[in-house]
This record gives sequence, C-alpha cells and structure tokens, in this order.
Amino acid sequence: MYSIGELSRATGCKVETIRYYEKIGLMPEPARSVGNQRRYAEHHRERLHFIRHSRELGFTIGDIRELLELSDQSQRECSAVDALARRHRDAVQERIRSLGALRDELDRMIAGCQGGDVAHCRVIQVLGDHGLCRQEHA
Amino acid sequence: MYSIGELSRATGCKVETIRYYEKIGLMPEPARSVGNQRRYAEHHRERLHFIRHSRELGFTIGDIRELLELSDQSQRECSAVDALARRHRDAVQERIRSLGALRDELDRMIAGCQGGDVAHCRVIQVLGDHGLCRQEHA
DNA sequence: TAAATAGCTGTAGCAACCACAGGTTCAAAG
DNA sequence: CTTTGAACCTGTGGTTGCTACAGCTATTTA
Repeated sequence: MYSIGELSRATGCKVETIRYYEKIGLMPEPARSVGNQRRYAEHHRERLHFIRHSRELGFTIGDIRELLELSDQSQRECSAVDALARRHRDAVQERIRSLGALRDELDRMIAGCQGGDVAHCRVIQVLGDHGLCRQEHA
Repeated sequence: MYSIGELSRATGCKVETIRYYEKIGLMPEPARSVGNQRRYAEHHRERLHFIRHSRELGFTIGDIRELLELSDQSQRECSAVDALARRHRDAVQERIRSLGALRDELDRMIAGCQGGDVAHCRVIQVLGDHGLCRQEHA
C-alpha cells in the first residue's frame, strides 16, 4: 500500500496532480485509511505510470481516457489504439512543420535588423505589417 | 472611426478578443459614442495589427507588452527588441527539437505494433513502461 | 416606426495542472 | 504514552489566451 506521497515519488507525478486525476475520473478512487487518507495498490501505480508516460508523449487527457478504455478490453484488436497513436503522431508532425515556418519567419525578421534606433528597426516594422512576411504563417 | 465590429473585420481579430486586450491593458481605451459604444481611430487599428501579427508569430502577451513599450521609445537603440526576438526564436527552435524527439518516439512505438489484440499491443506496452523508450523525452 | 443587427457589461468556461489556506492524521522519537 | 513535525485532507483560486454566453441597450435599415 502506497500513501499518496509514496505514489507521487514512485511515478514522478505531483500529489496535487494525482488528486486532480481522481477528481476528473482518470484515476479510480483508492481505499482510505481509518483517518481518511488515500491508500494505493500496485494497479494504481501502473495506471498512473501509463497516464504520466502518455502525457509526456503529448497525448491529451481525452486521448488517454480512450487509450485506457481500449487497453481494458484486452482481447480486442488493437487497430483503434494504433489509429489514435498515428493521429497523434501526425498532429505532432504538423505542429513541427508549422513551428518550422514560424522560426524561418523569425529568422528573416531578425536578419533584417541592422542595429540603429527603434524607429527603423526591421523587427518592429515586420511585426506591424504582415505584408512584409514572406509566407502565410497561421 | 471604426466600430468594434469594423475593427474586428479590418484586423481579423474577434470582437471579444479586442475587448479582452483592452481589459488587460494591451489596447488603450478608445473614445465612446453617445450611446457608450467604442469608437476606434487609425492608430488603434495599427496597434491591434501589431499585436495580432506578434501573436501569430508566437510571442506571448508579456513579450508583446515589452515590444510595444520599446517601439514607443523610437529613438532608442533596437538591441532590446532584437534580443527579445532572438530569445523567442531560440525557444521555438528548442520546441521543434523536443517535438522531433517526441515524434521519433511515437514512430518507434507505432512501428512496433504488428496488429493482433490489445493485450499484446506494442503501443499499450510502451505507454505503460517508460523503460521501453529509447530516449528520455520528458 | 419597427425589426434586425450590433454593441454593452459581467461572468463562466476551456486544458492541465499548481499553489495556497486552514484543518487533521500519521509515524517516529523521547 | 505523549509530543512533534511531516504528510495528508478539502476546497478554492490562479495560470494563458482567449471564447461563449446571458440579459440588456444602441444603432441601422426597411
């Protein structure tokens, strides 16, 4: 049996976050001690580990809810899991692309700046006039 | 003189967002009509344009506040502006790097899945066990 | 002049937590 | 057995950058 602090140390998840996951129904309510403190079993640790790792990989809480449901139905085909993971991967890829365009635009803007006073600053000019951008960027 | 709706159409910024920018002090309070409706001048349009464009380039509200202050002191050297833009560019670059590592991890996870049932699904296994990851990706 | 559209303020909600405040319980030391 | 101090409890409010009402008033158009 883990106390909430022990579970926290075991998973690297903050105490408040554990209670938050319980409140939103992502973690099941654990047993309580006589004095009303939470007492966790091994399966809680595994589930929280799953949640934290999924979050680190950028899945949303909604995604994780689905993944947990799917992983409970262990004899079903895993194509739904696969599809969810692929969608997420594609979303990450798209975000990378869009941030790349952003960085390029920032680079051009910064490269245009030759020093001098703010009135002639290329950065300030570009920020005030989208027309000076080479690309659409959102 | 623009009404708030006209300013909204002129800048692509939602009416509620314009009011929000006023509330947080990013946009100055405009004149009012007899019936208490907001009436904007050209300099409001320019400032809002600057704000929107900066947001599109990923600057935070805090950054924009600084940029606006700096751009008001038009005879000062623009090195502070430059530095802020560079810091932001570097943060974007770092985010791209970290998302790249994430995508690679997701790719490995997905590639490991050979179909079959959820109990043997590689995706589910990896999510439950960080040790199966090749890299730290936190 | 009446209806339709646009504007007003104020509040609450989103994601995914974090940080208290003010009180209670637990575990170990004396 | 008692004390002490760390850990725990619930509930609320804050973060970022907006968006979406509700319930009312102003303006514009037919």
